Amino acid sequence: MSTNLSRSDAIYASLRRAILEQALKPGTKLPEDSIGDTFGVSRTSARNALLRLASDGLVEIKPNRGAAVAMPTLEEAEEVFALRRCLEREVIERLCKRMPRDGIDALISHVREEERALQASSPRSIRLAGEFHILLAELTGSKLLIDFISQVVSRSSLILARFGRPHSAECGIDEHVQLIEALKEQDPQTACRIMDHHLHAVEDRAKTDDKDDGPDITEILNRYMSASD
Amino acid sequence: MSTNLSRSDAIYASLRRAILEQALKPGTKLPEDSIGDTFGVSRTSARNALLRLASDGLVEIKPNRGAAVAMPTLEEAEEVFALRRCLEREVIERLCKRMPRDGIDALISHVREEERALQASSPRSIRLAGEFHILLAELTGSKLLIDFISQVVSRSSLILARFGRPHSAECGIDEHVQLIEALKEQDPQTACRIMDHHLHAVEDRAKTDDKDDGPDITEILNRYMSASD
DNA sequence: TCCCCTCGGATTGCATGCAATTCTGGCAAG
DNA sequence: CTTGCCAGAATTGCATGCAATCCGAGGGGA
Repeated sequence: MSTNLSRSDAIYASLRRAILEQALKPGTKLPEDSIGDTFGVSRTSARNALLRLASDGLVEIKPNRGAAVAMPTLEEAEEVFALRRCLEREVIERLCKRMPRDGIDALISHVREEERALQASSPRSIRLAGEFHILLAELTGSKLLIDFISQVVSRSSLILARFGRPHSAECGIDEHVQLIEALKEQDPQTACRIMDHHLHAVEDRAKTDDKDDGPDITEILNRYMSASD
Repeated sequence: MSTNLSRSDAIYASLRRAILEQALKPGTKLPEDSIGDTFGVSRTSARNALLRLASDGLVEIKPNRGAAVAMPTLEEAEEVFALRRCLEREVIERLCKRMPRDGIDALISHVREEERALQASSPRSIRLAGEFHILLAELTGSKLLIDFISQVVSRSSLILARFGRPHSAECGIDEHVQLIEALKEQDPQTACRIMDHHLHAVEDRAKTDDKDDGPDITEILNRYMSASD
């Protein structure tokens, strides 16, 4: 029971976290060798992790040329946010119809954690901001919806990492709070409006300018080896 | 240039087609060895293909127990169709706003092919019925949307294979035609209505009866394992 | 100067071998 | 007849070796 994580699972989780917390920036190359070495496993395991990340859209694999953290284009960014609006609206509608028993509490406690991480200037805050939306999806109970939302949220993080301003962490915690209020009142109109506004804010932040890539991954990866949260 | 298909790509494509055409039925075991042998490659390639199919939701991989064609539950079926309605509505709205130049022609010619396959009683007709919806998504031009639609459509095929009647191939080609008409007229109301009807027809067909093979006790027992009531 | 071609380095694609894990059948005990 | 258990079979998880592929640098010819 304790070791339900195979090695490639561990690598997958670590890499994912590193990317979502923007420690690994878009464009960074991810050679199987380096990853295998830093994690103390063979290329095979690293490879599997990379394959899964690729199917999540977090890394791009070009045949015989290796893997790299995905660099979404502006067009793809548009697509992601458009679809994200569609999906998040669905989430809100469902939650206004039926919110699970301790749903509101869970949301509130998540926002508290966001605030703590933000005050501590922890990189976790970036990831937590995204996970708020994933938590919303989880409250609907639909595995598939969770899956899809996770994908668009992850890709959004990537987009912010590529195009956003450096400190885009303060991703509208206020708006998260307002959204919770509207959900509590079962007011889909308001909730959708807030969500749209929230997403537009994120999207706009993405359109500032383009910064370029960076260095050496082993140093970064060492910080993400432990599977802790 | 001609061979842009790596071996695992080829296996992936073949298995996918076999599953979507219901040649491989839900629950069928897919050992790496057999696949590798039948395709004349090693387990490694087969494994990669299976991993990708798993992330598409077409096969389920249990650690140390191997892969098998996924057996969606009725609950998952509900989730799939609910989300599918959401996504297909988005597709229709976009296509009513902006339909690419040769879009209508492409749709019509696809339906023609569906009819041909149906008359020939080819198993292709099953897959083509699904691919009609994927073609719709392609006309929106959004890669991500294509991706998501492909997933729900694939899973729908699987659901029909598991729960549907044997000859569920005649999946409303009429409705496909009507839908094309509504799209040509840029009438999202009608188009959505047809689509909803179409999907409900498919969904209902799924709920006829459960021609299951091995009723699974473990599934039930798992719910009673942890709670000590 | 510019272009093409070839060569070397780096990295993946794939095959295979071995250990770990899980399932299955049969046998003994209650 | 049912229950517990152990050995063998089947299958995966992972490591490693080798060949294929791609990119970039440098030399020769126009």
